[in-house]
Amino acid sequence: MVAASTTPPAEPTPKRARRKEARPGELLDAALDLFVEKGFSATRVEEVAARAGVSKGTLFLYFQSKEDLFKAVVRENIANQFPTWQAEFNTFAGTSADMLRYALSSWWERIGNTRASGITKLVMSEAQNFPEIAAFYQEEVIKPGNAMIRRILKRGVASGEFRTMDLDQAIHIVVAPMIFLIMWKHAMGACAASASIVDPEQFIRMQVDVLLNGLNAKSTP
Amino acid sequence: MVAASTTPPAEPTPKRARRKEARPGELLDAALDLFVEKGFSATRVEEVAARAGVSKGTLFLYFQSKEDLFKAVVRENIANQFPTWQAEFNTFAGTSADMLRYALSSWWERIGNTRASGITKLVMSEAQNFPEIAAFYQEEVIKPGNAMIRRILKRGVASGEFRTMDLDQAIHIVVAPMIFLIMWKHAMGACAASASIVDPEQFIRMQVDVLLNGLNAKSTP
Amino acid sequence: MVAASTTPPAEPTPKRARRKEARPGELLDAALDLFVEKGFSATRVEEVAARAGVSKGTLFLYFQSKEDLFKAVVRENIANQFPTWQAEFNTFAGTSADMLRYALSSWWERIGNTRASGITKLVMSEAQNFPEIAAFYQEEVIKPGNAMIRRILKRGVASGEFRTMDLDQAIHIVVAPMIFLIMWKHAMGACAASASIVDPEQFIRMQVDVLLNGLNAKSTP
Amino acid sequence: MVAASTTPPAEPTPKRARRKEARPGELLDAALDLFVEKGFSATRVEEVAARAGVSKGTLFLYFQSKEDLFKAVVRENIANQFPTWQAEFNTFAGTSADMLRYALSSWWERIGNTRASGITKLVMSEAQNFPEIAAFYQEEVIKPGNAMIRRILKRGVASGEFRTMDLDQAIHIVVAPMIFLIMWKHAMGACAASASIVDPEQFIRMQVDVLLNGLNAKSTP
DNA sequence: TATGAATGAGTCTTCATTCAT
DNA sequence: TATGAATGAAGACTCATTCAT
Repeated sequence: MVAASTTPPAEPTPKRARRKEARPGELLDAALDLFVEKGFSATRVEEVAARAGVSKGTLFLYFQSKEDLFKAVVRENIANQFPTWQAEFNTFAGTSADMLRYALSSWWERIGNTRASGITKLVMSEAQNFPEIAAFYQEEVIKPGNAMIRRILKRGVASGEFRTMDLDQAIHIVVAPMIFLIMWKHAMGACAASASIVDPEQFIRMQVDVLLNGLNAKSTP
Repeated sequence: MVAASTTPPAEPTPKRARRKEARPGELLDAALDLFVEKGFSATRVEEVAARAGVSKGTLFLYFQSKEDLFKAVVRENIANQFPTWQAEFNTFAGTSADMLRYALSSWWERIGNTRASGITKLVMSEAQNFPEIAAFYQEEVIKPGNAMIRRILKRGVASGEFRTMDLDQAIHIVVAPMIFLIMWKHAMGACAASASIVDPEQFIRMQVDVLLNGLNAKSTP
Repeated sequence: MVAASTTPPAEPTPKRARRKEARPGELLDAALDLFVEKGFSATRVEEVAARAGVSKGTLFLYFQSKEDLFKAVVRENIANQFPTWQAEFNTFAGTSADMLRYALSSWWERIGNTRASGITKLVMSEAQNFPEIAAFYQEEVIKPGNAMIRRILKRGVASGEFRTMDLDQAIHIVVAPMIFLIMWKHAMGACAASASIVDPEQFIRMQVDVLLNGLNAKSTP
Repeated sequence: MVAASTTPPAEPTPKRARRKEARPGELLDAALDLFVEKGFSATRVEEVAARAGVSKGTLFLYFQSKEDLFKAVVRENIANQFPTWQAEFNTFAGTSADMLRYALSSWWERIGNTRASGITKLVMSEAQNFPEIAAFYQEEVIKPGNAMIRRILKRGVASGEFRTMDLDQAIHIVVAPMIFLIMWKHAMGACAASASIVDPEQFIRMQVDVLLNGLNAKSTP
């Protein structure tokens, strides 16, 4: 699950450092789960250690502090699946509408509906207290993600499918529902009142439809 | 309450009494600042009291608990807006498209662009750890907010302006951009990379446009 | 209820002091109730004041501190009914067994089963923290009370009804069940398990019987 | 648990480990002292910790809460005695009168005359404010204690030594003098007036004698 | 005399962090 | 490297007491 397998094996990292990176894998894994579940301050390092099967003291052997652990968790879990996606879009054959539809629904499958969305939630929740992490996330996730969306929109405009638009602002129109889904799932999902239940797949279908056709009666889908 | 007739009319309210009336407001104001800046659990009641210029004990004279204080902040800054809104919508004369446009832009003016939006961010960030707050927010903010949006959509469908739709799901389509704006402002705003700058007013205009007409070239606004 | 009526009216107390003594009657009354119900430290002065219908500040006008209030409560409520009793015993005509029986059951009626027993409970509970009060109680209540019991026992021994005994120790044998009843009523009564329910009247009857005849089979009542 | 074979046999247990085992006992001992001296609510956990030579936090390593600590003190000092007593009574050979005599005097030796009796006083003094403690005490001390007394009485009735009686009420007749002794010792003992000195051993002897034979002249011992 | 707003020391409990073993 | 006992600072909340009015 963790990106450890993606690190090039030939990297000439000093042995001790590499061990240090390999060993705390379980710690990072446990920490991710707990940070996502409880947030930063409500997560107790002892629980992280326990879930990783080591003692509290051991955790501090690998991470100087709880903050340090938090940063490592975010770094470790960011920016792993963009390459795959890029490749898919490079060879995408259908219309740009299909491409947008595909982008959003596969985002849900690969990110929104997996533990990865927890990282986004985590970062957004704690960004104020960890500006470096926010900047890091901006660079590693938001920037490439936005670039991908921009590419789709640009393709559609170029092909005459989409109307001309300010691409950089339009990106946010596409991103908004994803942010919404993530926050809903991780924040209010547990205590949803009757009228507020969100069905993500239906929501995305409807969202794409609205993005392409609007709510107006005249624009028949 | 005090024997005003015996005191000189130039200074009708004794200091103590005036303070007593002013206290809750001052505390609420200080609390809003700090809750928005640091989140719920990281905000110390003593700091709120200090910022309001009183001692820790005094705060508990006016609010039973930290949670109680928070609820009062929510009521003061968000829940109190709904009656005004309701009244405006009751007499709204224009099209439903105008109504939707108005709803989103006045939301931005009254909530999104004020300190109050920080409260929503806070709730989403910490809802997991404070179920009672989450439930309270559901009841006092989300429910009436959703009801208002639903009303607009229903009106548009009834008048034939909007196509028929699953109203309860469509609500979320409208809510999503607001959540996005809030999270952007309070979470990632501080460290916006070049390509990610969001202009809220432009974003909302575009969002309404897309909601009404979609991105497709055929549905010209 | 309070001993205010027993103070000689001719007493040349300075007027202001007398008002001070008369006014806080309601305070003392409320305090007695609450101290008995909750003990010293769990009783809040604000609650005492509220029950007496005055403000917290007013209470401190009459009593320097909570401790001061406590001492006044105990002093005010001690040693009020001994004179009546003494008179009754002076003219008692029956056997000494009857006299003992009468003493215990009338004790239950006049003390044990009234609010007065709460004072005893109170004093015993807090004696460690208020040695002066313990000494005071010793002198004003225990001493005269013991004297009365001693008198009964002595009468019985003299008449040949009771066997000879160490009177000063025998006193405690008679006192013990009264202490027990008080502590039971005020301490464990509320949460009595099935097997531990005490019926005071039955208990006293049985106790007198045992005092007079023992548990042995041979000593038929 | 530690690799004892690698350490010199002269010092088989490392300091830390030895402390770990000793801690609870030291804390319990300190707690007993302070609880008896000051009562439950007036005892500060920090003071208990300090007296045991550890920090406040350490106490909470061994006991979940102040109440938990108190319960442990009760178990250690009172409840633990019951099995021994049970065993003794199981093999007791003498008369039931002897058994009763033995019960009361050994109670004095093991409880009444030790610090443990302070616990009973404390419970009676503070039961109202700590219902959970009262219930716990009922269950762990009063119930088994009463059962033991009941057993003795029942044995005596069965053997024809004692007259038939309502056993459940008779229990209280036996308990009363113990409660009296405890309250005397811990509440009024410090300031005993001349006529009120209680000699516990003599008191118990006399009490047993009265229980068995009454005060009447006819029932000669 | 009476009020009640304000104070701030005091108390339990949590938890990141250290360090002897 | 690994442990886990020990620490102590921190934080919400209470309540006796004060004092301006």
